[in-house]
Amino acid sequence: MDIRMLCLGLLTLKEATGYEIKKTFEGPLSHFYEASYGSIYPALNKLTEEGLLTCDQQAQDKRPDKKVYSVTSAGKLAFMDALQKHPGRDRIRSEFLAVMMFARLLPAGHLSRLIDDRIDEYRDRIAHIDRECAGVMAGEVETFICGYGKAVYSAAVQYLEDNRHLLESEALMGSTRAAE
Amino acid sequence: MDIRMLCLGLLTLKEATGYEIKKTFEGPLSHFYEASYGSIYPALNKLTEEGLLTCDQQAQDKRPDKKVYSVTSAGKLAFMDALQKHPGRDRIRSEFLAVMMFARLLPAGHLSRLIDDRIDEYRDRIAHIDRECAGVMAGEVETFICGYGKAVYSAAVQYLEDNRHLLESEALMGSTRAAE
DNA sequence: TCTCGCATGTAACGTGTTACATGATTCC
DNA sequence: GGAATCATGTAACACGTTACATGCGAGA
Repeated sequence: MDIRMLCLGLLTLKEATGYEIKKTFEGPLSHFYEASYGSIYPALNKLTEEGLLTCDQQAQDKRPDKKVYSVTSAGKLAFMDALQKHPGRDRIRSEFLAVMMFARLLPAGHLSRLIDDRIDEYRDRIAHIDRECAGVMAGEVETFICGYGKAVYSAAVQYLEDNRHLLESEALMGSTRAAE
Repeated sequence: MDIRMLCLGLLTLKEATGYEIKKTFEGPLSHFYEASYGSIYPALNKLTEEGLLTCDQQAQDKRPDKKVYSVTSAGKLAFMDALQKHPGRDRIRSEFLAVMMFARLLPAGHLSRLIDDRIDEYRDRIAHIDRECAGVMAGEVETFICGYGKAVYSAAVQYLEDNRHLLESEALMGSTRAAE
């Protein structure tokens, strides 16, 4: 499921412009998938070329034409096909945890700040999810997705609070000279 | 913190060969970072060119020479520098959740199987982490990392079990015809 | 005035994966 | 006999990001 297919899927739920699709990627979806214009627009063009989308081009004053994409029946089939495949494994890259592996090389104050910051970030995300999902009168699926994010972030915050001492006890005490 | 820098960091903790570094990426680290030979070996070569690593080439019978890399003092400095930067945000791409967005397009049986599989996968990972961290007589940092993984996976399993009905109630009932 | 939202797109670049190439040894 | 471990590497490819290009209207 690359961005191209996800765009196709989103359009299966509701016709939209590239701009709107980008907005969708900034909603609850943003917590487990990212996409930029640089990948969305080319994807839409390619899907259209392939006959999986049609494009209704609406002229506008003083603005680029709005291009509303809809899925063709070939597109629906193609997407249903893609859905049948077993989803690939999650890809996670956490720079935070990568840095934590080197806790013993960091000055204690710096380490603590990093952990504080990370906890704050997760709290912000949780608050953000609350706003998103409360505001939209979300359906079951959206509720599920948002809840998933909250559950995982909450667990992370809890864990960090309960176990940060494991790292902080290892951090570099005293002088700031880290490399011997 | 790209793979190149992570290799440098790992070598800061302990000299190693490319092969051994790959093994490290298959340990607890694997739950939040991935790397293949195709990125590790070129990274090591480049770091060596740049004078951040030295390479002790040990001839072996009937096998490619073993190349044991160590960090130079320039390398240590460069890595400490990199550690000072605020770590970038986590990148997550969950195909599973992406597919779940389209729960209503999936036959109920298929959806349930996907969720079952996912729960099993997470359980396996938790068991795997237990083995890894129990076996190695891990230090504080390793304990922390493993615990983090367990905490997050456990939360995910719990959430899936408690809330799968939200999706399953939306899934396609009756006929298997998904695209209208 | 200045930023934000609307609206589209491209080109260069970075980063990493996959598959391939090679090959002995050891364990089952 | 076949798989796994040890051990290195490359080349082609896929995929996506970043920065740039354009430009008006509305609201603060």
